[in-house]
Amino acid sequence: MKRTHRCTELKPSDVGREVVVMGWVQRRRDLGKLIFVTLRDRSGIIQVVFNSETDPELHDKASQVRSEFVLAVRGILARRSDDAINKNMETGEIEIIASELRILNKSETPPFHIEENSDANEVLRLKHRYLDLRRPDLQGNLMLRHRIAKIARDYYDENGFCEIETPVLTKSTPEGARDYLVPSRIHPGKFYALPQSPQIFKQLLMVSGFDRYMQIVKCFRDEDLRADRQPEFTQIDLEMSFVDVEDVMTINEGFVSRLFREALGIDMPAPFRRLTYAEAMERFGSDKPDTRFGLELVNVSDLVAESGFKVFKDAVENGGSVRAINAIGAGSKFSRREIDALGEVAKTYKAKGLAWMVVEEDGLRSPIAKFLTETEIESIKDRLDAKPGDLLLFVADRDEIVFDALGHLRLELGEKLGLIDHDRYDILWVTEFPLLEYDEEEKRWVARHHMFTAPMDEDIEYLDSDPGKVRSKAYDLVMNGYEVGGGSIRIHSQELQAKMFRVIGLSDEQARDRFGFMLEAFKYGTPPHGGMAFGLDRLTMLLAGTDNIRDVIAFPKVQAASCLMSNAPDVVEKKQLEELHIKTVSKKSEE
RNA sequence: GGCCCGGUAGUUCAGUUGGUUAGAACGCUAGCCUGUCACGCUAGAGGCCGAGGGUUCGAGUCCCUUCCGGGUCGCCA
Repeated sequence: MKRTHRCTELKPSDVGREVVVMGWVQRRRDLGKLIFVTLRDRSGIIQVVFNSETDPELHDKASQVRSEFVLAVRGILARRSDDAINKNMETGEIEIIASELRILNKSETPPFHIEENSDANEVLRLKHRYLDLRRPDLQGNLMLRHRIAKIARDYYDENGFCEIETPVLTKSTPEGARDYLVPSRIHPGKFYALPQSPQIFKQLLMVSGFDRYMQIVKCFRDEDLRADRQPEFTQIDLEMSFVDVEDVMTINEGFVSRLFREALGIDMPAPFRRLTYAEAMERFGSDKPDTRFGLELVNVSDLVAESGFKVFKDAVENGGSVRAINAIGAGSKFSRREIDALGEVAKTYKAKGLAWMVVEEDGLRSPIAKFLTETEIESIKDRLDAKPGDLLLFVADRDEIVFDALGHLRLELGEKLGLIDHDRYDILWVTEFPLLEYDEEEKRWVARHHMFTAPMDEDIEYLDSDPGKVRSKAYDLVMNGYEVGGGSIRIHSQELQAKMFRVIGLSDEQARDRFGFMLEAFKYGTPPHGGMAFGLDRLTMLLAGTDNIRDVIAFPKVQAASCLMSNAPDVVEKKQLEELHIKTVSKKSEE
């Protein structure tokens, strides 16, 4: 038997034809002399009918069929009688009257029912991921992922990009995330690193003159997992020569627009909105703001600088700030307990406390009201446009903490107050990131993006005198509060690169040791270049409308970075370790 | 590494103040059933209550440890 159609490729217009379908038994409904089987393949399901009156032998065989058996069915496609039409089914107007049945394989009863929106425990589903992947929602996600990758390849190809593979066994680089290491058998005591991204290689391809490079590539970072983060993930990676910031953003806006049109049928006109990093922090307290709703941060430092409330006054005096959010209408909605819970959220982000005011018709309910003058209160209400029923939330501290606490509080409030339209996509660029940030632990400046990112021309002069003030030619693409991509224009001058290494405290010797090959390459005519990379997993996650990255990865890892299906990582044979010149140290003997 | 949450039939869950034999629904097995589509009806099987220790006359329930998993902070150029 040869398959003629996928289940839902059959249409009412095919009625009367002899067809062959193959797939898994979704459900069997045995009415005695009449058996209905819904057969499932990756396209969907269709009903097959076995009638004991027309073919007792066939009916007998069908009665042996159970859930998830693999069947091949030949039959005539028939229109159902009007009263037997199932409007909830894509193929609900038709069914296959079976004339031949082959049980291609039996199946044990699966540990969980294969259905859309499964309520089975995720651990169980991950253990049997191959069964989980039979479910239509995960199949849909992976097929969407395929479409996104296909559109990326088509789009960049049409725009002159060339896909080139870069090594997976490469050299460990300092800075950034922790590397996954691979021991070398041939070089005792030496290790390869899996790439955190193909950064250096793609820049070298620019030196080679490839002009426009792209690659859909696995990257690895040995850091803790999150709902939107896996240790191995896929980037749509690209690099271009002879471009500035605008060129890179424009070409990639074209990709994202096309992606939305072709994958989701959504119009997403370019150019996208742009916010500088400074503005994003000021207004949303985040460098990846969710701009689907308001509740913007408001600076009230000047209003309370001389206040009798010491917490506010001190924060401003010490160079910090006092900022607030007007949670519109929340004053009359939230209980004292809920407001206190918001305080706990703020504390997670190192805020010492959360001051609040509930605006009422005839005044104010607030633990801090007694420390403030009438004028101060009025000016605050005025600036926050506060109306009766509103809840005003204040954090006073160093800017960094104020932004972090209020930024996260804003997200919490947006969700709690139902202000987020989950069917909407909001996209923007965040630009002009700080080039460097100070690492308190290491007591030195470190690159915020990476050490090949170019500073903005007008800020180069501050590299020595005031490194924190230097902005970079870096940009992030932000969608619904997620960073889905980012990149930068790179440094292409040896002198500037050397200066950058100096600023982050990398000696000439260290630089030569770690990037010697790159510095050497840059001596031979490096074109100005820049690029970016999209997180394919996150992009797919957002387009699929889920907030769990495991839903868009065929075989994902759990929080402890293990695979519940294969049980990786696992111990290996002693012989393997010996060949690799590796001795393991147990935790006990370490102590 | 810190904090919070979860773990009871195959699955999803309930389980009182610590008290007899741990329940329900779905699924599974068998029988009946010719238009079902979450088919229906009848009967049945199915439990290391994550693991270990403790308190107690008695622990699914209380305490401690531990394992597994989720979220989050740190971390993630």
